[in-house]
Amino acid sequence: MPAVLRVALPVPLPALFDYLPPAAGKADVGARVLVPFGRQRMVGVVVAIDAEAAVESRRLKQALRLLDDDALLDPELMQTLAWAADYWLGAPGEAYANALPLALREPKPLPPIGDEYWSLTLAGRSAHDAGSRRGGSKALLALLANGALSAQELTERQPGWREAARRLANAGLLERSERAPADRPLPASSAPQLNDEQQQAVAVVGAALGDYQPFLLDGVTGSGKTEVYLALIEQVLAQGRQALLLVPEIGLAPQTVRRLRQRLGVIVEVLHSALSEGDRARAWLRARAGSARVILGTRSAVFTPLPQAGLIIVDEEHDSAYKQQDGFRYHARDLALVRGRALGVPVLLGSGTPSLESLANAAAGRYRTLHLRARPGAIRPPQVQIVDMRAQRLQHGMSPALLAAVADTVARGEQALVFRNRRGYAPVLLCHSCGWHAGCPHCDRPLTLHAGRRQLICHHCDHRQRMPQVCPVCGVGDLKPQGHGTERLEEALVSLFPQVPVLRVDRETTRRRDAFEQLLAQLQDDAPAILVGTQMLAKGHDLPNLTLVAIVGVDEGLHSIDFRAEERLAQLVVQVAGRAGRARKPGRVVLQTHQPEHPLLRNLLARGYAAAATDLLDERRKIQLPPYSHQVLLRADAPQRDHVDAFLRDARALLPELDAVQIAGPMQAPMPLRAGRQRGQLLLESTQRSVLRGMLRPWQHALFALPSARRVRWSLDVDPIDLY
DNA sequence: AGCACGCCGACT
DNA sequence: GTCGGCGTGCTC
Repeated sequence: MPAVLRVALPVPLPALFDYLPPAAGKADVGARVLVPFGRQRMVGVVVAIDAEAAVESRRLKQALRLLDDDALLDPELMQTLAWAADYWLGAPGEAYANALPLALREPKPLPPIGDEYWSLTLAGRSAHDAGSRRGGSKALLALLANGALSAQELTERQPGWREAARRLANAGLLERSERAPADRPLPASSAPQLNDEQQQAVAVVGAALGDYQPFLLDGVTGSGKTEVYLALIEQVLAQGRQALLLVPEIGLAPQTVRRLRQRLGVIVEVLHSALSEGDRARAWLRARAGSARVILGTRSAVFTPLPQAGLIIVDEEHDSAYKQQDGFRYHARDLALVRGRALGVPVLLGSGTPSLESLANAAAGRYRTLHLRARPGAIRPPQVQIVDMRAQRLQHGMSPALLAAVADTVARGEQALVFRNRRGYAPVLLCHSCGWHAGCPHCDRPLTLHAGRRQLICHHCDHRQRMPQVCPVCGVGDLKPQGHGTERLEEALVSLFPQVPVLRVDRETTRRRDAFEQLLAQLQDDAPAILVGTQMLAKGHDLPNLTLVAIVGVDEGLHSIDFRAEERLAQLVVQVAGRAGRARKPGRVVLQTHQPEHPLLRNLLARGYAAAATDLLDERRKIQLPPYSHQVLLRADAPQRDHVDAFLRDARALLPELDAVQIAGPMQAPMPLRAGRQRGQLLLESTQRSVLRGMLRPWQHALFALPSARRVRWSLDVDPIDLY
């Protein structure tokens, strides 16, 4: 019986490829094989073993080599990946490519998964005793003088140690060794006393361990969600099971890891994109072996194998970072729920500002909701004040009331956060003589002035040019920056409060790794300071002396064409505002806007996020938008507009006319020109998910066959979360 | 996605 | 006379 291997390969084609089994070894489903593909060789995953091939047998090639004697991917993960590829219309191979760390997609034996240890050689000891070397190398020698340390311990004690280790190892002063994964208990600190609501939440989820059940843990910033996570992870560990904790971004990973480790007394495996590929592969394999008990990671960590799964937690579940925005467009939060069901474990979605999708699921009884209302450390919730910017004499874009609040705060020795959702100095550079403004040559959008670099930068395609001295059109030197970005606010605050340190936190000032932490480390808990920055400031460290949050204009979010803009604005305002007054000092929030009577803002500030979200959900229901309808977006872009239009017209013509499915477009994308490419889209909407889903695969296949498709770049996005 | 094949412009 | 531009087609 000539069996055929059905193999998923990392190519963006919605197909599996069939091969004859390799000469040696028995390939199981879930094992990797090296196969010839065109003129190349590729590592693929055996998805099925069938009696017959889907193509004529003379076209079949033989797999070159079996890479795994046992399945690398267990049945649950295989099934979940197949489901994910199907749901998000991905190529099967791309789902596997996302799941496997890069190092495991090479035709090499699996790396050892023991703990990596480093120790001094004899020469290294002499070097340490002699006090030779300097900087990081000297520090590393000193750290290891008392004995070998694991890579994880080194990362915690001396971030960035690897470079020094490489130098010292090359000089023969250090050596690396491999030891069996440590299961020795580390010292664990004791849990703080939980309040009633926290205890209640822990009890309810704890009682559900062992079965699939989604929970929405609805708790404002500072309400102690993390302690609930920790208490539950402790229970899971006590049962000998694994816990997976997803976070939207890894910006503050070292702190989180340290906190988890110190509290739980176990190694915390970290999985995120900034990790070296070797480390990622090791962490993934240790999870697969069951030796990793607690796994903390970003989006792609949702693909971690969990043979002894006990609990999956998705922190800040509303965060859009969970949705992959290119290639295989999966949503890690949704996939976490699918995995929870397959694994038979509870899934805990935590957020102070839950997504409308999750709130609708909770309202429909699909999720159980747990509330944390109390802010244990704070005396009372922050007091919120709306400042009407109209008819005010603004100073550098800031109203007198806002500046007075900052002045009061720093005068009391406390810290203020000035939030502005725009990087750079000014969003527009305008000629006062002729009206010209600097625009991006590739995007049809204004260029942002970055005064410190004397550059104009496009925030959409990263085009950069020197800041002109005079207007390139009329030649008069009357160029005026319009509007205020964080850089300009920083300049203004420095001149207005010369005696107070002003720290700017945005992508520009935190480019280097650890820069964010280093910036925040400059803050002293008992000294005044002013922080200026973008959304990056919405999360992260507790800043106990931060008592004022001043939000400088969020009006852009109030009239966007994206129907999710208001939801996101509400989440952002609540998250940023939540940074005020987390310790024993009461907090204060000043929000300045041109639309003080806008219903969303009024609602949000008078009645809170939950009430505002309920109203937004009512609106969505009335006009049948997600989560009360389902969307699929076909995007296309090309250098020429008519290629985009022709493709989208053809694509639309392929669709059957159904009453249950509304088709909008072809239309221009909200940003019609980006990075020199014309963009367009076609939106499919339906209240009946099954009807919509039923037409997608055939449509996708027809799109691949369309001649006009070859002149554009196109992609399908199931449940798109932004329409850009 | 790669990678080849295949016809048309500016160089040794 | 070639090197190489990216259109077109294919990969079990």
